[in-house]
Amino acid sequence: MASVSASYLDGLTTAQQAAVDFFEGPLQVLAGPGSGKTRVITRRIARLVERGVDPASILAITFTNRAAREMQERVDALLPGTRVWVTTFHRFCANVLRRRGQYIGLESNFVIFDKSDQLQVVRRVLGEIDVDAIRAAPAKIGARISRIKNSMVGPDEFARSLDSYIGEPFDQIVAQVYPRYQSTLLECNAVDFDDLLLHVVRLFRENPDLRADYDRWIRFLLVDEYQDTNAAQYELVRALSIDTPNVCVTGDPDQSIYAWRGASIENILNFERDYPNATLVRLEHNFRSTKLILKSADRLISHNRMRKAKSLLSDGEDGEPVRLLKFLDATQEADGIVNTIRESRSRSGGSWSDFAIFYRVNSMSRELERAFTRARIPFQVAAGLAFYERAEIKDLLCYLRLIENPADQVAFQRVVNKPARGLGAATQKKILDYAAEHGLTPMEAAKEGEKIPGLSKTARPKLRFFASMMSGLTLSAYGSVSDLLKAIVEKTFYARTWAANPSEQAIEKKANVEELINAAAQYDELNADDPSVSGFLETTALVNEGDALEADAGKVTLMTMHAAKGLEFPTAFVVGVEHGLIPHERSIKSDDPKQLEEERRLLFVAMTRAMRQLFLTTAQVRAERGTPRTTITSTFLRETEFDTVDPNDPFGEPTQKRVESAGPTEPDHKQRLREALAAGGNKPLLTTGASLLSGSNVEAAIPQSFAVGMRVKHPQRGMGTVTDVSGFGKRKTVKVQFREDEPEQSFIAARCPLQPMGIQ
DNA sequence: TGCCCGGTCGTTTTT
DNA sequence: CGACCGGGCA
Repeated sequence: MASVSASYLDGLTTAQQAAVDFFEGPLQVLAGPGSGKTRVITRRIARLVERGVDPASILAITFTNRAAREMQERVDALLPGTRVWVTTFHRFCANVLRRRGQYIGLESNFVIFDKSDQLQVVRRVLGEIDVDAIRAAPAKIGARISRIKNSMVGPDEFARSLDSYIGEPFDQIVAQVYPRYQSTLLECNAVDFDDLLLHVVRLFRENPDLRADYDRWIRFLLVDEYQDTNAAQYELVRALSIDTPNVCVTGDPDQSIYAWRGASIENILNFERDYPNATLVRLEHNFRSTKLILKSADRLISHNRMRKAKSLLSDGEDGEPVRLLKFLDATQEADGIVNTIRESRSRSGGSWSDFAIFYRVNSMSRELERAFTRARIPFQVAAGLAFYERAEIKDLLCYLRLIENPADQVAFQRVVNKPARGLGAATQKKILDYAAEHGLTPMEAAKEGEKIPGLSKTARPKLRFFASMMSGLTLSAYGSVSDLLKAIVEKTFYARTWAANPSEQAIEKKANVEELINAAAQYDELNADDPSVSGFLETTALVNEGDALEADAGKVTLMTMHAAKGLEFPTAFVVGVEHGLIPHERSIKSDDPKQLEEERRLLFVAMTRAMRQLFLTTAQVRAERGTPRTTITSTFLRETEFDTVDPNDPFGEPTQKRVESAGPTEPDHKQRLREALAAGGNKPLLTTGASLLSGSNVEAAIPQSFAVGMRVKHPQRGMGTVTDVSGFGKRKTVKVQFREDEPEQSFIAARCPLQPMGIQ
């Protein structure tokens, strides 16, 4: 045994070995950035199995799909063929609810509502209750409800908490909306993201036997990123580790950046209080960054007061100093970054995917995107409208939802008149009212169309047609989700309008629909043993656009500082290190030291993504909602260590050694600054993305470049030939012929799995 | 029913 | 500046 087990401890530090080899009882692993945390967790799992623990009794929970997938892959590599359950909090909860949701009034085919569905429900509820005159933004109410739910406060409790003081008018509205929002979801046999967690917590609270079953079943629980758990996740972890308290949490308080979303850093700080006999292991050895990068990051984070002291050690070389690049405005900043990347690549080789750029707010990506497009450097942005939120995709998913779960009012309303079939708002209201009155689902009501009072003569047959069409669309009739989807598109004449006039948009939509069918086919293949519509819907509801980011796509990666957590890049840029951006204005205004510390942690997270080279940038003028403003450098810059260098010679000698400049000094500099401000600010070379993209020779800049006649490979369809390329930028579309006897298929160039195989 | 215009609003968002 | 919503109109 000992000789075999040694393999899982090979090449690890003493601390890592301690965590891997620890057997039963609560274990807390404080893992600094780049300290090999995933490696430790996966090896720990392997070691447990090696000790004879049944793999089926081990559950590893992460926050993101990306983390789960990575962990799963690495466990598979260590233990080929073993079935350890690696999943996300939300998927785990969805699984529990599918089995046991009846206890709290959910059928096993419940659907998961996303933000836009949530918004629809809030809107509806606002319409029902007579909120006089006060205009409350539905999105804000939804966000507030989510926050309240994250802190595990129910509708009654929230209303009661308001009684104790004269609540703000906004919260008074929320108190009215919240209970109706919840009951509407239940009526729809639906849950939102927060419910997934809350319902399970409630389930375990109210059914101690059920909780105990799961607790016993999950003999070893491993929780990743514990510092980001919210109240519900915290209670869930506790509930699963009472009878068998073999719980291993890993995390880093210094990387807690989601408090604003309800995560409480106290969970990790209080672990030893919650589990008094807990063992603590600190992973302080950093394998990622050079000494100088670590030193700068460490100096920054040491300014946080509320903190468990932790060191960052590195055996690595000193490396290059952190460099500050100061630009006049955002356009020059973006171009300067592009040039720096170019130069760095030509100096030391490497791929475009070695570079990443982090910014505080999404809106800052635009200027960078333009610069990269101008420079024809391939890049990817981790943001944007998620695929599954696009109108045409959402429509088809709502058809699936309604087929699977006829109680889904939101899906019914979205789909009943799409494409337009003469069942407008007035008719819909009559149907839904009738349904509510008779305790029917919207689909049942639609089938009883004849009995609905007040329905117009013209609407009746149309409703009858809709109902009968829908009853023919079932999974059993078509066998697979992808075939069912194809049938929906056909039977509903969904694509009719686009087939008529193949506009740019129509082609894009068509390609998106085909992409969705591809995704369904993939699901069918993976779940051939037990395909279900709810299964497919769950995968679509719980994925994220960021999951599609390719790790090694030969593209520069652009993302928010939040999205950067967990990743690493040889060279990283942190853009706009300015007062008001990082720390963000809202955090400054809040005057809450906790929020300021979270901002500091955010910058810490961003900085520690860099392996070999870290650049910070500022612009002296930055347009804020159109109006250019002179910026002030971030207070955080004074808390760290860097060289200020000439942005035109980023690898040259520092102009000021490790001292933050008080501002522009030379008259020449001042003059240029004044000009930049006077010129209506930093008017970009090209005003809009659209005008840029309509430029004649931009096409080649598109990351995925295809040409007519090119041979391409599709993971499912195999080899094909490009027959047409149209559109620009994100909308660029390619048509591919796979087989001569089949119609060509359209794809969105930027997100299709087509691999160019050369021109023939 | 669907389009267009004008007013409003504005961090981050693992799921 | 730019995205989005609601109202008004064809």
